[in-house]
Amino acid sequence: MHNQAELAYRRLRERLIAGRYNPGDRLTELGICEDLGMSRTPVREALRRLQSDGLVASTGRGVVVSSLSEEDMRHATDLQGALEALAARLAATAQRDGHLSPAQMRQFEAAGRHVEERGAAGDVEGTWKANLDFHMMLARLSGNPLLEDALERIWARFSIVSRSNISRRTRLNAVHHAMIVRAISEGDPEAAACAAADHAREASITYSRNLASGD
Amino acid sequence: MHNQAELAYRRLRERLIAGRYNPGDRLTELGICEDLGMSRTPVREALRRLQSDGLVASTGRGVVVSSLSEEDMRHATDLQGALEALAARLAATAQRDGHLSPAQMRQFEAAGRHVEERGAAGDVEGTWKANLDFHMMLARLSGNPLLEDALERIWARFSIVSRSNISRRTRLNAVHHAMIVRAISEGDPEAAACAAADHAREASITYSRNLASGD
DNA sequence: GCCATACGTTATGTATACATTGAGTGCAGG
DNA sequence: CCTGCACTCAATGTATACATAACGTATGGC
Repeated sequence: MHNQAELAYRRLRERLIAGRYNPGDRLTELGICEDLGMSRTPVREALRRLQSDGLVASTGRGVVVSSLSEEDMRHATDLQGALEALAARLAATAQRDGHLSPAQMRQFEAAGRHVEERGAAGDVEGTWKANLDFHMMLARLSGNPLLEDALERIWARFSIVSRSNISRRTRLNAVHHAMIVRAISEGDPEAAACAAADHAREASITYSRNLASGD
Repeated sequence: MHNQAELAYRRLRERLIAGRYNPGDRLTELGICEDLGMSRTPVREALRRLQSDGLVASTGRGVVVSSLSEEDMRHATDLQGALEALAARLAATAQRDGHLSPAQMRQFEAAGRHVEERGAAGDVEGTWKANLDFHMMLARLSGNPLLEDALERIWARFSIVSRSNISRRTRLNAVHHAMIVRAISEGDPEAAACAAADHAREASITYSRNLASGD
């Protein structure tokens, strides 16, 4: 589809995920219309979809970029943990049963290495993107479109909040990612699920600790 | 909110969940406009939200009520299993830590009994509604709004497909529901998660067996 | 000097007109 | 009788005009 409404949705979503807007920023329909050069109808549609995604929130008068409280973050990471454990389990099962192509596994391994590499280079933005890629690829490998969609939603929400905590987690991520990759490539569903759950749990703990130590 | 768009969304969603439309039925904007007595703008908005919920699907020209293939159903139940296991775990943890009111637990127990009772009475429609209530209450008890939302979406999707398989599961449901209720009321997170996961797994197996035996 | 109220501005909610695209149909030719 | 093409019609995509509600502001009374 290449209609205006779809275009507006994609562009706004991309901007939000890229962190171009900050949580709490107010978005007005007319402002966006002017910005994107289209009328209110498709813009409204895009905003409603973003609202349904939880990326923006209604305020009675217009929408604002969603901000996640510490509690929201905990809820999101709880959900993420369960979803990624399932994704890892399904991916490992698929690998075990020979339903994953070698090319897919290679790409996944490469994604894991890429996160590590960007982290080592001290590239915060690149690390975040690579991390996102890694987790999206995991979601994809699960072979479950609903699960993939749910994980995309969660990660989109993560993306609009501060990324400052990412850099400190690099070393930990590398170990966890490697464990997930290994368990999946070996076709071990239980180990994969555990590794994914551990990863999410650790990330959640590290996040709250970083918050406590003053953002 | 009591605007037209919200009203249209709620009414259409209710109809879909009540099974008033059948999977594959075509919905036209103008038809709904006439039906609900409003203009296309709020109707369009409602349809887009339903599309985002996965209850209707775009066909290039208009939307149709979503139909779930056997594979879709498997994906949905996989996801449901993981989500309900988490919900049960969180609910049991909350109960263990004294964050659940006695009134909530009583309501939840009553919901479980109500499913059993409707099932014993041979009331297929009532059993389905009671079952939905039970699972929605479980989602609520988790205390995680994101999780609750995700489960609402899943169950809404279940609701638009045939319910003929529900009646045969009554006895099994009763046992599983009782196990979930008990584990939560005792504040045992692991047992609750296992019971919920088992329930989903069993339901999924029963469903495919019913399909195989000719709907 | 401060608070309350009334007004103007602005943004959203809704309706409708116009443009566009795709599907169904009927007719003609083979 | 079947097939292919063109045409009609209907439904969606988009723009815009109008209605309405909320926010900020200014003014007047206390």
